[in-house]
Amino acid sequence: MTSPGHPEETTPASPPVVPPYDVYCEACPTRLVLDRLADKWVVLILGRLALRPMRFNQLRRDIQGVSQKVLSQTLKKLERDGLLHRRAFATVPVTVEYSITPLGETLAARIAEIARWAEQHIEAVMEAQRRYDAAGAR
Amino acid sequence: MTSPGHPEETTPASPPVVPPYDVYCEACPTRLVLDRLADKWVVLILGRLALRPMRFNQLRRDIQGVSQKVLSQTLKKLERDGLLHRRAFATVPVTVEYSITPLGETLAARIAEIARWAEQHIEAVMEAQRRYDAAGAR
DNA sequence: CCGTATCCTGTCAGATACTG
DNA sequence: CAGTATCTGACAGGATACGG
Repeated sequence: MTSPGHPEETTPASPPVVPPYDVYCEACPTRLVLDRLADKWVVLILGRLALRPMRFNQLRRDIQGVSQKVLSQTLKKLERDGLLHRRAFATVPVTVEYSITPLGETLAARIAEIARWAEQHIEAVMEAQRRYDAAGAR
Repeated sequence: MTSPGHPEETTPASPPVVPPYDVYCEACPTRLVLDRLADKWVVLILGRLALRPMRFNQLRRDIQGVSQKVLSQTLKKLERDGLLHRRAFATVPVTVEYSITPLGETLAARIAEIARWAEQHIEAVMEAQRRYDAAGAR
């Protein structure tokens, strides 16, 4: 081939190893979970229920912008995955309480790590965006 | 109703507290990053480039199922965010190499944590799904 | 109060063809 | 090889209304 002789001045002292993860088959476990997290409401709901159990309309009010339909769908998916628990009480107007499961808590903890990363590095990201946009504008 | 005394036979030594994260305004840093991760291709590309630098069509072949257009769009977004680096060599057929940046590596490490969670807990999730589906089918 | 059903709209990914 | 441009269809999700 051409052997362009590219120098490697980048990556000075960054953590050298990022554990490889296998997500390249459509049906592998990792892929399934990542696809679930691709739903932003999932992240919001898990984060909320990680703090305390909540009722349906309470969640709805709390998470601004989610529609009844989507909230319902998402809660059902998460219940199916065993990440949260649904309890219905046969009160006069029916009362439903959603709570996070131990399994869901362990995932929420990982998500919180991502959130922390975001807070720590958002400035670097926005700085990069500014530079990119400035370079593209000329 | 209260104090259900739910047994915790799962999660033997999981961290009891999930740090709250703030993603409930549309424009806050965390939300922006999570929205970016909501793109499944982002996760696949970062995971791939975390292993080694790659060329465009190399990535395309490696990540089965991604279209030229979407790969191009996604790479551009990630470059804009400063998560990966693009180098073009003026060879006869132009050669472009994408590599992960130190910043991108730190994020890829967090993503790998999620992937590891998926591998560890996929059985519990699938078991929960089976139970849910069985209960719903009758 | 807690959802489901229906309609309707915008978004976005795939296919295809073309350029440097 | 490394993209860009355009068209099109599928599908997610909002609004609304209704049922348990």
